[in-house]
Formats: sequence, C-alpha cells, structure tokens
Amino acid sequence: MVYTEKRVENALRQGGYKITPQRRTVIRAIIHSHEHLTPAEIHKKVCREDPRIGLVTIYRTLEILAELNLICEMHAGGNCRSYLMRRPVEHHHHLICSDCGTVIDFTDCDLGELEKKLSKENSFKISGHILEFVGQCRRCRSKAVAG
Amino acid sequence: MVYTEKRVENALRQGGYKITPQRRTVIRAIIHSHEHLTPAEIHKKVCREDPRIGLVTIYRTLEILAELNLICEMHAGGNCRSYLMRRPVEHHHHLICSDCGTVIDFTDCDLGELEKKLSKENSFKISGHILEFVGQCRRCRSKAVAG
DNA sequence: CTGACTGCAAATAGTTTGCATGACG
DNA sequence: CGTCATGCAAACTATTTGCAGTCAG
Repeated sequence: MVYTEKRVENALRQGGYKITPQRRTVIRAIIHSHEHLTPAEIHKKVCREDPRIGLVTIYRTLEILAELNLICEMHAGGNCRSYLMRRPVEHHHHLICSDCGTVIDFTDCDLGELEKKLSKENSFKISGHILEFVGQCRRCRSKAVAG
Repeated sequence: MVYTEKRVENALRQGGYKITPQRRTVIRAIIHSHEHLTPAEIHKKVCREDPRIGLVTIYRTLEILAELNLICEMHAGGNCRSYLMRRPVEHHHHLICSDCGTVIDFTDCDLGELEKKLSKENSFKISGHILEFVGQCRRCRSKAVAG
C-alpha cells in the first residue's frame, strides 16, 4: 500500500497547507515515479506538465512533504538528497547499486533487538534509523564480467 | 585499535601518494578528534597549526583518505559529509543524537543473515552497508524534560 | 478578502577546477 | 630534477532568501 494523491493532499490540508496546482504536480511526479529523485530531477518531470513551475517551488514543497513525513530522504554515497514517496506505516530501506544507481527497497530489517540493546547501553532514546546496503546489481555484475 | 599517524602515512605511501606537511596536519587533526568533522571544521583545526593551509587541500586530502578507506564518511540527516578516522578491520556504525550531534560508535550489527537474503533475492553483490541510528542522548533527554 | 504561495533574481554555502609556483622523494 | 602537491582565484552546483505579484480558501 502506497500513498495516493488524495491521501497526500489530505495530509497537507491537515498540516495547514494549501493545495495548489504546483504542489499537485510535484506530488504526482513523486508518486508516479518509483525511483528516487533529486530535486532537479523532480523539477524536470514537473516542467513537462507545466514549464512555469520554478525549482524553488520544488524545494519548498519537498520541505513540507518531508516535514509531514510523506516522503523519505535518501543518503547514497557522496552527493546528497533524493526523495521517494514514503509508504505509510511500514518503513523501508534501500539496496543501492553503486554502478548504475538502481535502488531496490526492502522492508524486513528486524533491528529491534539491536535497537533495544543500544538504547539501553547508551541511554539513548532511539527514534529511527538509516539502513542502506550498497553493492552491484545483477546487470552491472554481468556487464563487469563481460566488458 | 585505531589508526596511528604512522600507519596512515604508510598507507598513503603504499598508495603512491606523497607525504607533505599539509597532509600530516590534516591526518593529525582527524586522528586526534574522536568526533566527526566536516571539511570546514577540519580546516579550522588545521589552520590553528598552520594558517597557510587552504580549504582546497583539505578536500583533496580527504578524497585520498576516503579512496584508501582510511576515513569514513557519515550521512546524518539533511546536510552531508563529515569524516572520522576509520578503525581498521572492524567496521562500525553510528548512534547519532539528533539534538546535540553527539556520535557514538558501535560495532556489533549482525546484518549477515539479512545481507545474504537480500543478496540472493535480488541478485546483488553486496559490498557494504550504512547503518545509523538516530535519537536523543541522555543529556539531551534530561534537558528536554527539565527545560 | 487576506494570508499563504509562487516565481524571479540574487545571495549563500559547499565543492571542484585551472594554473603557476613550490617541494617530496 | 621531474612529478606530484599546494594555494589562489574563479567556476560550478545545490540550496536559501527577499520581494512583489497572485491565488486558494
């Protein structure tokens, strides 16, 4: 189960934000893509629908969506920030191909025990975690062997 | 066990890089700090020893150290890049306080089973992972309660 | 209607690159 | 001594901010 346009709009409204055509377009762009997108990539997509939307609006919308926990930020390698629509309730993690950048999500991470232990040992109140595996996907592996 | 200045210098030499006073200073700065440092922070530290060292040199040195796997990059929250001297052999992970930024390392993560499973299911050749817990440390918790 | 939202341009921050000079090995 | 490293300045990229006009509710 994934957020729909309606759901996201409701969340915005409940957060006290207005629904504008620009925001709709940004939301649609993120929902319809199942890859992680950088702000610039989102802007490009959005511009296909309406070229008058500025990059600034993308940033501002992403900020709101992140604040409302509707999208999740990704941290792969050197350069930062790309976003994906979050799946409600179940949080997920990433498997990233270091060659082509493909991202595969997975949900079962079972870090509960470790989290409890760390929490106890360090008197931390743990609120979340980032878990990302990095490697080579099938295609890039075979390419590497072939070429 | 942690890298010493000598060890790092040897690794540089073996990698075909020269040992310069600037690089020594940068290495010393990173080794002697047990916190994660951004390039800018490293530069500030380094400048106390020798104000003539440029920020550019920091970046170039960090690039080399990262390439040789002597330092590790950190990915916490929004803004990126901070570095810490890596412990040889045993890789480690981070427990980060979202309030004050304190970083605690831990080593036992036991992701082997999950890694095997993901690897098999997705035909990935997994080469590493990022695991970071985010939360509130003891001090910030009590502060939050008090204030 | 009115405050929130938008787009533009300009500011800012972080990082990279070109080039002449300097120093390690 | 040759080659790699440094420092400066400038280029670039990503992101943020100020402001006047516009629009959702």
